[in-house]
Amino acid sequence: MRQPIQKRARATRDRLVEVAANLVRRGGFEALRVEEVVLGAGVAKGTFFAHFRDKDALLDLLIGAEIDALLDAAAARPAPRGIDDLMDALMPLVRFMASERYAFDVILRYSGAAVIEEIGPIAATFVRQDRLVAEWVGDGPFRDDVPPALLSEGVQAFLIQTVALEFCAAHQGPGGIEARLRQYLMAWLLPAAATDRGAG
Amino acid sequence: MRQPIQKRARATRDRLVEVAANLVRRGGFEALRVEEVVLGAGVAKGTFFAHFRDKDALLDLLIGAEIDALLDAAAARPAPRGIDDLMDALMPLVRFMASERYAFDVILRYSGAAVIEEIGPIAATFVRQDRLVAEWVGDGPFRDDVPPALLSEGVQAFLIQTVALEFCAAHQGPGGIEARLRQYLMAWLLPAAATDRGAG
DNA sequence: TTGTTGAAATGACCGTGGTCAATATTGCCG
DNA sequence: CGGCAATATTGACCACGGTCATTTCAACAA
Repeated sequence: MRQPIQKRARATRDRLVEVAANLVRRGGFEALRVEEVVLGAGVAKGTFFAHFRDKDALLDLLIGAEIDALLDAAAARPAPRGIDDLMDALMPLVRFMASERYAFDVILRYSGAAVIEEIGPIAATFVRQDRLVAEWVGDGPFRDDVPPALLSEGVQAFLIQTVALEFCAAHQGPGGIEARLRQYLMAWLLPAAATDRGAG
Repeated sequence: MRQPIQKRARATRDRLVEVAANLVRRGGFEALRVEEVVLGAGVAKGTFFAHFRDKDALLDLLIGAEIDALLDAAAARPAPRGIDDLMDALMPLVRFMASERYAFDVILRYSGAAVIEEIGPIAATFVRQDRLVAEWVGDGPFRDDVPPALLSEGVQAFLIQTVALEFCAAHQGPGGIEARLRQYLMAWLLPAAATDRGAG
């Protein structure tokens, strides 16, 4: 099914999503089982796959919605006037991505779309975040020797790196996740100032 | 099983790995089936899981070995004297990581170890690469306003970003994978020179 | 009301990763 | 050799995501 056109189908789909969201709220993303979702929604297993290509498509939807809400909050802020502002704007995202290893894996898998036409919810949030940060760093007091678009892509790379290292045994340094991100952003966005303000 | 100590077990494990490597050579990582591996090795399915915690542990091993070979080649080179040298040293790694989407997913999942004691093969290669690059950028004609360890982590972040965007529908720009990596590395390692040498 | 058509839902079935109690093999001792 | 742990192997079985031919239902025309 491409798009549910009958009311019944729409209701079924909504019920599936709602049940799934509740299950995730209780047990996290990793513990989610299609079996439980269809049981809770009172439909057969096949119905689930008539509405979602696969289980990951549902996860994509749920996680994408979560990130989108965080981006709404970020977009409502004024453009950051420095690294600290930027950190405040980005940390909620980082914390969510770092909240569950399995969710982070899904995010990485779907952060890029496989096919041009079908950009999924998570991929869309990455595009949105990229644009938002590009706008910010174009305005703000950051380096201007490279285009904002490149700076923004770099910020995204460092967000991922920050979360990845949070899950990595070999890099459990002091200061934690926030200190690491700040370090990256300062070195990336304010190369000249890096020595002045310190690296930790 | 932690470590095979009988000759028979060692031989069985070797056979499993060899058969798997051959299957991967033929059909890539994604098409690998445990069933086929045990069939080819002439053992029962349970035996496989007596030697590897799960299928991913075998993939970790195979992919780790592949990356390690590439790192051997990289480590044999003299320290890079500029971005171009560094690119030449790193591109084989990038190309391998970009060679199969599924393999890249596995690499991301295992690039950090879950538990301190058990660093897997892929995670070990990431540590090794990190040290190698840190050594290089400490010597070379690169920025020195931040410690080499931080520069190296950033290089790793950009390697990942480069490959990730290669698989991403929204970012199929011109110039391709190599141009993108060069852009990142110049902006990261030579911030002052970025305007001089151009950004593409 | 009834017939017709396409969307929606069904559930038995499959593929494949992973488990585990039972069995076989190895190495070592006297 | 025969007995005995420790180790290695077995294969029936389970969990869970995903498929698809079949059935049910909604909407509309006559």
